[in-house]
Amino acid sequence: MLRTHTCGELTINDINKTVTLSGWAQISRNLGGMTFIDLRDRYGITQLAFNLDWDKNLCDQARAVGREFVLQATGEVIERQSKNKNNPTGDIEIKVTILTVLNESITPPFVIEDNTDVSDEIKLKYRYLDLRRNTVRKNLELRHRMAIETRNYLDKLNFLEVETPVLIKSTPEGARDFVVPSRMNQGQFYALPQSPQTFKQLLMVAGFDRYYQIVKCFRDEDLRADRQPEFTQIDCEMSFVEQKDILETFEGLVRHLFKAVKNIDMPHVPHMTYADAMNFYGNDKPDTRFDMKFVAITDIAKGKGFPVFDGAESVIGICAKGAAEYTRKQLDELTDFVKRPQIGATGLIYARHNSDGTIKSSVDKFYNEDDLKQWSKAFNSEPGDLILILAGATEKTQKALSELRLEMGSRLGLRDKDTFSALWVVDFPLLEWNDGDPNLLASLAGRWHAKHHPFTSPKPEDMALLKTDPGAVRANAYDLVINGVEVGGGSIRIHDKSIQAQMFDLLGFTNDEAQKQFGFLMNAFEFGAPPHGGLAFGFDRLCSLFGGSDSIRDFIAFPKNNSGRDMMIDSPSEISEEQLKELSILSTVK
RNA sequence: GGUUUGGUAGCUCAGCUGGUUAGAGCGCCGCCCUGUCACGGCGGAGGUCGCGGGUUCGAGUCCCGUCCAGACCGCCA
Repeated sequence: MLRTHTCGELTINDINKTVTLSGWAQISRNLGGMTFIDLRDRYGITQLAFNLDWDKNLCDQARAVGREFVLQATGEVIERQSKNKNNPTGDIEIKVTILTVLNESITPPFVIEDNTDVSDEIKLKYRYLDLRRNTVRKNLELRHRMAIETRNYLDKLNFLEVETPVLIKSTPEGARDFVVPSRMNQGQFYALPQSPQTFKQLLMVAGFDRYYQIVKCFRDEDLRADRQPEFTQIDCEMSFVEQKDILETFEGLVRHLFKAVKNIDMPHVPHMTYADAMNFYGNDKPDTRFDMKFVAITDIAKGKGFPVFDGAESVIGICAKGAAEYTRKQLDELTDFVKRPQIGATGLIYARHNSDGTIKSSVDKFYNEDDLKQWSKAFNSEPGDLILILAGATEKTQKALSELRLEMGSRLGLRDKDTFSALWVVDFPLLEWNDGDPNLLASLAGRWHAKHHPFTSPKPEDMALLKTDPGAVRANAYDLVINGVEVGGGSIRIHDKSIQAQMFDLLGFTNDEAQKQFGFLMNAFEFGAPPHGGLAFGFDRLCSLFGGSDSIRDFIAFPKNNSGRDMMIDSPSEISEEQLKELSILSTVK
């Protein structure tokens, strides 16, 4: 070993020991007669001390050390004359007797410090340097802890971790697939899994009963701060269970993680139907750290001569506690916010519930004091509150108001990163109608598609609606939402082949197509498939939530950028004509 | 595919209605300094203002195009 100790462990109790440390030179401070070098490794920082009075040659050697040089230092642990209370090793330093430069370093493009302020572009290009920083390393340590605790919890419950293949088969449902050409089967392609969905169901048919896997998944869709083309799921499946068994089991996992990793006692996770989530929050992943529920005043707002409300399908609003003092400028900002094309509202109506009890609205021309009192009653507003109202087509207005609610939550400081509020959203619709969206593959437009995936079981009581009103059928599907982030989701699967056939029919597959795409699963179901269901957690998101960050990139060692590029290794990249030829591929890109 | 913000020194940024030699902090290099820990002091080097075109006597600044990066919508669960 090139060291006897790490840079984080020596304290006042180690005085007089002769030790050898190895690490990187964080910084050196040359005071003339003496020179100090902060030696850094994964575990901490220990100060190396050099003094002209002790050894002039060693001092000269120390002065020549630059940032990020790799050093090995041997010496005696001594008590410092002036201690540093900010560092666990701040009471001691090493009186160096041998200094070896194990490797030099060119000047790094940015300083390796906790609070370094560098663009993502530079950080990602030199990710191996960024990873030397405490903050980034701690994120990956958190991720490691989460993975270990997940395995501990599931192992205790008899879950088996089983690996599933990465080279699989492309299917048209869901996200776009990444495809991999097959050299040995010319003109044919594998796909990378969007999730191990069908394999985990086959494991249930195989009788494995309780499966999990911490596994990479791949989706070729546009990215965001919280989306990567390759990401990690905690993927789980159970047999002989009902929905409530799955919710209880994995609520247990989440509570175990909060306790083991953050020492937080998470209360019982409440359930909310998808319909309630949409009605009260306009969002299928509501942030329940704060209340500010939607209130519909369509009935009392209409018929008073205000054309915007009279012509609207829905008039809904929120009551922002304590925001009555908002200035005209702030209200204008909110109006601009909701009018941005991404939000798409046409305007914002407000009513101030003043501290003297009077109510003043931006539409006083149409509504008298009694009308506004009625509003106040509906919103349960108190003096000092601000009522914000949007009107228009129901779905669009709910969506816009949801954004406004989150914005107000942020402005009022109600979205604290260290507060956690979890809920299960249940009873999702089974199907969604695809319009002829030009961004979609043309083959998928103008028909139903599965909101979750095609193997999700309808609620038994809604089965009859499958033929009459497919859009109204609810699924045995559920999402776990924490602080407005969808951290996981799943469903009870169809294990009956006739219902599965009915689903494929609804989704527009002919028998032949269904057989071609999913025949392996349907065949397996002929051999006695147990009732089963499961879910998957977005592991990166879960880590970022625990770590208090909005970006999952901070929790991935080597993430890709917005355009799916790895800035460090510069991929994707072109391949040679020879490789293309071997794969029978012709590129149309000039 | 769309909306939007940005691209000026190694890094983070300033640079007004177009006007002399493009600035600051940090970093880097040199000298001084014996208790620093964001050490301090003095001095210095470092720029194709993303790229291409246009307007103008004159463009970092205005216009058009293009490339790159970030956030968001669509998309994705």
